Amino acid sequence: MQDNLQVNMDEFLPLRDVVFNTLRQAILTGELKPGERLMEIHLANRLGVSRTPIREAIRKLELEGLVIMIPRRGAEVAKITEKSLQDVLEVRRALDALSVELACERISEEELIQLKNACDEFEKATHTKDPKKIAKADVELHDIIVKATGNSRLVQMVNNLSEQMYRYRFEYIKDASKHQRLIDEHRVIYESIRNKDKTTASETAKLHIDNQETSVMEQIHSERKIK
Amino acid sequence: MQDNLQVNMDEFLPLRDVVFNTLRQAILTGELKPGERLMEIHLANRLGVSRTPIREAIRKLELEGLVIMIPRRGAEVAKITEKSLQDVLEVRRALDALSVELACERISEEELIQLKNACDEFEKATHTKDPKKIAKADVELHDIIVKATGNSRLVQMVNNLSEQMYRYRFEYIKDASKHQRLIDEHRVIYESIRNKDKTTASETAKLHIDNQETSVMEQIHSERKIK
DNA sequence: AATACAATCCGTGTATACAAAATACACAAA
DNA sequence: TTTGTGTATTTTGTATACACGGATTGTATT
Repeated sequence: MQDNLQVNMDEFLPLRDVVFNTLRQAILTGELKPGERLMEIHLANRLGVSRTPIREAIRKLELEGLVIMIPRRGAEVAKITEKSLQDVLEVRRALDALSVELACERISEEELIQLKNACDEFEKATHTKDPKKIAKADVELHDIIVKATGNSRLVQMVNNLSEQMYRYRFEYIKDASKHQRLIDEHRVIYESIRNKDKTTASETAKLHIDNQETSVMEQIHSERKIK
Repeated sequence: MQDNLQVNMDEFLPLRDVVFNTLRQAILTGELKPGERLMEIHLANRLGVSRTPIREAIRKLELEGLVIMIPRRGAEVAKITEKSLQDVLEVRRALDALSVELACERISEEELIQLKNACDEFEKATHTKDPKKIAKADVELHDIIVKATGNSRLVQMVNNLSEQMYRYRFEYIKDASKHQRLIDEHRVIYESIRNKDKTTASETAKLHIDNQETSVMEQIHSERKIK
């Protein structure tokens, strides 16, 4: 772990939440690596707080599945296995399909316009070749869809599942050869939501995840070879 | 809150986990009522521990959605609204459908026998008219199905969603007039999983949840009238 | 009687202290 | 060299102390 781990004091939140967000971000971006131990005093010193907020943040990360607790030994960053990624994607597939179906029923005119814009913005973002911008545009687009379901529980669960994929999705989105396909799929999803065509919408959403799965799995296998 | 809230010292777990389980149980059974404040010192005295394990347990309950935090005021038991129940059931419906579909593909011979037994046990339990036994048999049956998917993430998420319904499901299952229908639906689900008939399995699973939804909503409305 | 204001109390947020367990290490014996 | 044991150190688990903010109550003034 490098020393660029730093609390963001801009936000006016209890320290435990600041620590929680900081650690989560560090885990999701890979700054804290799977298997790495999270030692309370070290983290406390590094972040300039006491152990209490650290411990409370770890309790939340534990429930979120990002760290695992070993009794009397403390916390370590959860190891991501191929199986666990497949499990996540399998659930995500079902929930994304549900999201677009519900969106067909419930999306407002305004949200539909937002979605159209988000599709355009995503296409523009791919032209910049800046992975951060592309990822951001992609997140925003999918956010509009789940939010359009009006189901806050669904929003929460889909977000949590996406998080688990963060690192891999980032690599995925860098691959320019896949961009056109993503753009097209986004368009199909937009069109079918507009036409209230649940079947096409959900099939395309599933396809969208399947592509991601294939790509992520390829990536993991190539990573393994490098090691 | 009465004083029958008590830590279970049988288990050899960190106090925070004991407290977490105790509080969760108390919330799910309605012993701690929605809107009730969770004051750390009171809970600490009542459970005979210090504030630290209480606070850590609350952090987990917070992430699980069972309590909500009000800044500088502390935690209170989350209020369950009709909307939030519908949201939960909407997601649960999709995940139960996914579960039976995956079970069609992946269930082992042994699990299939267990499932058959669970159906029989459920029917027997309804004859006892003991709601606790019926609820237990029902949980076991559905547990076999999700476990048969081999997707641990799915197991975790379905369990979490079921929890939110605990109180209402319990009332639902007491209603003897609904028993035959439940027995039949369980049988259809079992049969269709055995025959690898995904369509029937998933349709029945969805129906199963729809019935539950109708019943729970009736219950909430009648509760409201009583008040 | 109503409102404004101050003193007080209560509870959370954070830090620290203490106890117990686990780990690491050194040194001795086979 | 390997194995075993005892001690020191590290780290977690739990309790407590302290400070700050918000709420409440009581009092004075209008």
